[in-house]
Amino acid sequence: MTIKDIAAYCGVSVSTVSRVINDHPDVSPAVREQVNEAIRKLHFVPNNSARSLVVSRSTAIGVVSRGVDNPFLSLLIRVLSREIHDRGYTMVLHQIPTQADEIQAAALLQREKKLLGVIFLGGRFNYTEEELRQLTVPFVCCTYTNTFGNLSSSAYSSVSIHDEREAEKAVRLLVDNGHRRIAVVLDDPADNSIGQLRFQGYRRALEAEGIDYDPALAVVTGDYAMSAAYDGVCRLLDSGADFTALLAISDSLAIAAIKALTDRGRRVPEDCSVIAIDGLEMSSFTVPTLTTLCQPAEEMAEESVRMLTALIEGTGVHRHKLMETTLRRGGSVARLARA
Amino acid sequence: MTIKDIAAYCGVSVSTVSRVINDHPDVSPAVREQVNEAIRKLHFVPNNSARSLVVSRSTAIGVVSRGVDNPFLSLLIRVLSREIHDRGYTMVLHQIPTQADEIQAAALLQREKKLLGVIFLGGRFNYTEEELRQLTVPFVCCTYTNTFGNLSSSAYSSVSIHDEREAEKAVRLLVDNGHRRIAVVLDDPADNSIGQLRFQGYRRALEAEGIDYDPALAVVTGDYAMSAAYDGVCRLLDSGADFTALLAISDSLAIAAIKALTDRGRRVPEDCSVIAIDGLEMSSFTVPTLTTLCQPAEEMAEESVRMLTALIEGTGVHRHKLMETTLRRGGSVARLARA
DNA sequence: TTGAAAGCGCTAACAT
DNA sequence: ATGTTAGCGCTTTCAA
Repeated sequence: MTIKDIAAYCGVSVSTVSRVINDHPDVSPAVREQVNEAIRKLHFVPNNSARSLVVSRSTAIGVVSRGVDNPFLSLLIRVLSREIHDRGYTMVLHQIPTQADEIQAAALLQREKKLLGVIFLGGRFNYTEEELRQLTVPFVCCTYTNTFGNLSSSAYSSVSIHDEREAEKAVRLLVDNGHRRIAVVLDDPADNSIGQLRFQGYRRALEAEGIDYDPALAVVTGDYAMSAAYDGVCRLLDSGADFTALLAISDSLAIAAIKALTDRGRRVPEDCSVIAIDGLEMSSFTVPTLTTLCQPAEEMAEESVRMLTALIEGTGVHRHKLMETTLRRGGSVARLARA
Repeated sequence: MTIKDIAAYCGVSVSTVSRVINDHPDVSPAVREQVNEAIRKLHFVPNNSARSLVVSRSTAIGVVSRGVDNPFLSLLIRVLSREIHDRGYTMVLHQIPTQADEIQAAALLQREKKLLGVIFLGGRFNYTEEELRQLTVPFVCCTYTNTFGNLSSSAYSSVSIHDEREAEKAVRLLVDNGHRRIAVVLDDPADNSIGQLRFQGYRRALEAEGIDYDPALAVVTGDYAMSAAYDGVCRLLDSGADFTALLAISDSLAIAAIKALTDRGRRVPEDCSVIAIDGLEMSSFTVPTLTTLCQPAEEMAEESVRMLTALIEGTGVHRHKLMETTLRRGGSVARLARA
């Protein structure tokens, strides 16, 4: 079943059929209808390979996701998948471990799959122009931006929240509730990525409030594995550390932290308040409901695809969209009882 | 940079280059080496579209996932993605709502993307040969099997647990702990899918234990949305229903149920025991830890890909693999206090 | 062992 | 408004 069959069936030429398929003008309404009818009836589906061969471009958009153990990314991928598909493109998903280099992975993928563009999900913030030379298609960083690198902002797009400011906001909320001894759970304070920024926000907030930073109150997990967060918080408690509140840089880490606190006999929020950043569906079903700054995940994914397709289709330029979080007031933060 | 350039560069014909690329014999070692050398030096990457056009077969394996709101599927997708890629294939992921028809979606995808095969993630159990005629590539059902349909078992593959038996096992565990009034939370007792089977298991277990089935104790959520489960369990409690234990057919539903119970002032497990089936990482961090029958998700995904690629490569036949769950003893099930 | 040439299904000039 | 035709890059007979 090819374009030829349709043409023969309708008694028209292949070009006419091609025109109909590609929504080109210059086809009489009658013929157009007839061809569409035939396509439907004969269940014709154009051969993408042949089309790509001619126009020498595929229909593939790469999604390179780094850090597989963060459930926040699952939601993003789901939305990306839908959006990409709805716009007539194909998603090529590539998941890589936190240690791997996403640029290299993307460059490889680009050539293998003839990508039109790529969306990065979680990555380093310190790209240099140098290393990006391998990547010759437009890309957008989803959930982060190139804070530490030397990239010209017109060289790439990004959709993110202001991680540092949001973390600051979270800490301030704890301080506003009377807390001064605030622990933090994060993957890595120098990951050149989200962890680092949120950690900076944590420190800035402390500083602004005149609270000394205590390294003993920082739980570093290495990645976003919940078990590491659980173990880390348990150790923190066992060490006898003194704190009345805790910021986790992601919901999943917070859930693990709450579990650790509870298992060690601390009540949340009576003995320890917990706040996080992300806004997973799951975290509204913890006991108590997690108080968290929700990222607009769906919109972020949608916006990323919108930006990238505009870039691909030549109807857009590189932009940097900063999104706002919304506070979900759960039950995990309480005013510090007067000592 | 095409095969032609390489040919010209080496002073050979395109066919020779093609032979080298495809590891065909009948090329002198000298020429072969020379061509390979050129390919490396000129960074030649064959055009997949052109190749697919000729051999009219892609490298794509479709993954059709139905029921986007079940986090259990996210893990499976992650593993599938890795396995498919590692075997040199490309994953084409297609997520569809619970209401959509996966066979139709797969058939469309097959033609659009020239799929070599498809893996279904969650689907109906009642396919008929009739409707499968549209799908002309091998497929494997991952996490379920065709219990209710009329499919010959040699017409498709499956990797699943024995849902009915596992649900029975879960209920029996509750009964063994003295429970007789056992509620159930499920998507739909007649979904022709996992929900239905696990519900059957629930009822069989009751029957075997001489417990009357009480329809008032069944919370039907419609899908795997946690909010629906939460609301459902709240309504159940508000109705004054009398039960001391609860089976949720998935971990995510169980987490929502625990939340509802807690919010309504019931302690888990003291006032109500909760058990589920799935084994999400997340559910080992609930308070209390969820007691659940863990599916071997990774192995199931790996096995599915292994089966499908064997089928594609003509080195395997359709098989049906039944996996075992393992009980994770959490803290959500307790012996019923003597009344 | 190698080369020449015929397509694979489609798009996009160019003709009409 | 519609048709004719030359490729896109590759594989694969068939001949040499």
